[in-house]
Amino acid sequence: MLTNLGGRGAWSGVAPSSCPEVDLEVIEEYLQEHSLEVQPAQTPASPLTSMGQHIHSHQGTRIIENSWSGQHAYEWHCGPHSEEYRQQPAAWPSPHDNQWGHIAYSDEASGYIDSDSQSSSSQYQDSPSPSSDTGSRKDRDPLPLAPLSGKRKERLFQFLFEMLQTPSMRSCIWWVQSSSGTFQFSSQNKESLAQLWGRRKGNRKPMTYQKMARALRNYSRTGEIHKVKRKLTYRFDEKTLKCLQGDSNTM
DNA sequence: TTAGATGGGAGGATGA
DNA sequence: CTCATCCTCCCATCTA
Repeated sequence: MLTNLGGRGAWSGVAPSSCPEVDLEVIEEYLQEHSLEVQPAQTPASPLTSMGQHIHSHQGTRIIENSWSGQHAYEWHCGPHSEEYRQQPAAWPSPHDNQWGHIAYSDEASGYIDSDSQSSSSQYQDSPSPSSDTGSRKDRDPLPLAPLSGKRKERLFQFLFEMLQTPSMRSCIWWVQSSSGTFQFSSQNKESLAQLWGRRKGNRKPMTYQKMARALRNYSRTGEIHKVKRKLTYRFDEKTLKCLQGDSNTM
């Protein structure tokens, strides 16, 4: 079902070496352009202008509308209640549509696979087959992934997933093993990513990786994300991953 | 020594 | 207004 996550192969343990630093300026520029969209009303100004909106996928299959934080970006849902949300249009960016415009960064072209990954992946036999024990907890799910029924704000793990699908963010965060939902932050750019998250949330004070990681750790209580015994590495719960994938792919 | 991990706990923002 | 959720923020401590 997922073409995006698995597409990159198994292990990519280190940041793409070609891109040591984040293009924060570009990101900020992007965020500024889209900060308006976080507002409840769909900003009437320039409905079809820049990159975030109405992107026609290169694959020719999908049309993403306002993939970042438009009308539906906060309506991610998962779990037993998801029926209510089936009718939601796609709110998540396809991994292939390049919403960052000028930061063109072809998923296929770059095709980076990190070599270092194996070197330090001692305990990483964890789960090449993420569906080994989960395939069937679908009726009754203990995970409170989205217990609420109304619109919710975007959550951190959604944001991270989105960043993982964004080619231009690969210098900040990348899949270590996409099939199992394992991802890693760049030690260099993790703060940038955290700042991005903070801006996305509209925090007054700048977000730091420390604080973001604290929130990430809270996810291990709810079972949405687990810490992996490796620096800066976390893993989406299988259920969470499926929901995220389903939400971004299947609509 | 340092970077990162861990966890406690108070508190804020928001939605139901 | 109350309550629950989801962080945010700060801190101390541990570990590789």
